[in-house]
Amino acid sequence: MKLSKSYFLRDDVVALSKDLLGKVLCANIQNRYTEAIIVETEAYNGVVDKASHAYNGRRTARTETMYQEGGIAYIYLCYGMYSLFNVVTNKKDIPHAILIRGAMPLQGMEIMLQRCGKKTMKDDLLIGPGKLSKAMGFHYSQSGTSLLKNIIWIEDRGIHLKNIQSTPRIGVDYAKEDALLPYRFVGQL
DNA sequence: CGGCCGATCCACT
DNA sequence: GTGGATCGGCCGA
Repeated sequence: MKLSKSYFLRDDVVALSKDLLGKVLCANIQNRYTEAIIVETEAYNGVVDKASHAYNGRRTARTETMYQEGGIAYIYLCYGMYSLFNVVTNKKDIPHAILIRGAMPLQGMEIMLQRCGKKTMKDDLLIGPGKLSKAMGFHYSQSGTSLLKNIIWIEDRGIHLKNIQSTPRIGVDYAKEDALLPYRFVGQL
């Protein structure tokens, strides 16, 4: 049920990105439990992908996390105020990552609403990578957290999404021709 | 060290 | 549709 180490070690990050649709993202952060069904992802294909922070083999203190063995979280600060959550995949030294861009709340709605400062639940509360992290309680200081323990993990409950589409990725115009690759996946419950 | 900029979001018009 | 918020990471001097 919980995705295992071998799942994250697979080498086709694009296929894996699509496969994560319908999986359940679970988090137990500051003793508060939340769950959400993944409905939007983006693959970042390592050193050959101009949109990746690891493009051309770039290694910095921040991106070192992506070079570790798959099965951990890469969470970084974007635009000075949003923590974006990624799943690191593949073997050590192959810096593949999958950005989780959107999810549908499943458990812990009250906690999510409180974290987001909202009164009423709407379907788009966790649509958008910054919003998802805010609702789930992810923070860039947690980058490197193992997805095989009981803090942040992903479960397969046999949920299959409908109308799965692939499109170019969002917000990566700087990646020139790689910005056109169909590495974003979205589906519906 | 200084300056530029970003895998975003929301409140406005 | 558009611009501002906001600040760590990165690079060049």
